[in-house]
Amino acid sequence: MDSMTPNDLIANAIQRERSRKGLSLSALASRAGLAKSTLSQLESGKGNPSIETLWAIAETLDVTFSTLFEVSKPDVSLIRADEGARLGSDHATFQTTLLANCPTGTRRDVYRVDLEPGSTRKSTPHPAGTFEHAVVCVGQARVGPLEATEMLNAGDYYRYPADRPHVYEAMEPGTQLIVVMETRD
Amino acid sequence: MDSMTPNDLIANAIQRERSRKGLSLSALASRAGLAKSTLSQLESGKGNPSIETLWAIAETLDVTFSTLFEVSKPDVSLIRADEGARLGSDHATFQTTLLANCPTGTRRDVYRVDLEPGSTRKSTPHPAGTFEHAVVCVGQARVGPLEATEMLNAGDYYRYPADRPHVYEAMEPGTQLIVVMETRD
DNA sequence: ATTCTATGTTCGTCATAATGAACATCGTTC
DNA sequence: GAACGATGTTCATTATGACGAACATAGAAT
Repeated sequence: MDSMTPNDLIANAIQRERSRKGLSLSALASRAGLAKSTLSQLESGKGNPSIETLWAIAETLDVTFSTLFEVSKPDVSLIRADEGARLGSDHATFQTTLLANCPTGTRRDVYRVDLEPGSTRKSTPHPAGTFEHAVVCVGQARVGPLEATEMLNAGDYYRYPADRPHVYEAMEPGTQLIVVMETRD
Repeated sequence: MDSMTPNDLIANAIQRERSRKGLSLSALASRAGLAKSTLSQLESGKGNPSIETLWAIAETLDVTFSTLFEVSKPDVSLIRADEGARLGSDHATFQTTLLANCPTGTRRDVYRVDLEPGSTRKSTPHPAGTFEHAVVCVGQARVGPLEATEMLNAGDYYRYPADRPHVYEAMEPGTQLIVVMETRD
């Protein structure tokens, strides 16, 4: 089933595009010449906006009108530590789990990230089409784009678009994770 | 300049799609569950409809949402008897005027139409992508799609999309015209 | 000519979208 | 901790889109 009401479509779309631009609800409202309350209600699925309202939003977000009616593609992939396609026999002393294959025409840089709780590391958007793959080694961390962060425990894998603001936030001391940045070349 | 307000875009689009379907304003209104007055105001460029209203219209017209925001391409070509690109010297005893060239992949059937005043001949839509070329030989006739009829005198040429309801109406006795139907094959 | 049915328009009323102030929360700074 | 700024939410009020009846007009049928 794919029958969403226009309300829901728009609610998702506005939130998606807004967070993609890294704009706050208040900021978007004032730039678009709308009341905060109006936006708030729209993003929560309530309301039935007029086209002038939508037009102002689309222009301010610098997207085409129809973008506001497109369904949000997840663009993320989450594989928990106990999930995934395992390679190797059940009795073997080692196991490998395929987390993501490598598309041709992409380059991958590997980082190790050491995090301590309390400080949320916010990363500015990378070039369009960039993805990040994150695997937690030690501890627990909240990772991902602003609009779709995930709580990851040791062994969990998360892939998300990195061409928008995203965060790394450790929940335990000594948290370590591996981050692979995937860029098109 | 291509900066139309959403109002105008929608006004044009609704009228275009409605007449393309051959629906009356009242009929569309009742099918879409809207008041006639609402549609009337929208089509006259006044008003600032809500998305629920637009959604109902789009669904009833069986078009995608974004269709209602597309600009209306004219799709018609009108060359009066004294216009057009003439071939041959000015002193020659004959002149030819190129009215339309023949795109590859199209087939053209030629008809002669004899009309008398008083009876409006309404033609039902032909397959999508069909065009008609009409040249009046004798008399005067009103020809074209419902939303864009043209008064043609002898020698006038008119090309219009025929995948929607269109009419031939003679204004003088003994009116004759040549109609070429262009279909994709 | 007269009625009847369809067309699209205009208007007063009502429902509701948009507003702005007040509110609640959270981080940051002093 | 207190004060501050920015976040997004909730509410009353106001502006306005949607409605439906009445209207004007045109064609067709009687």
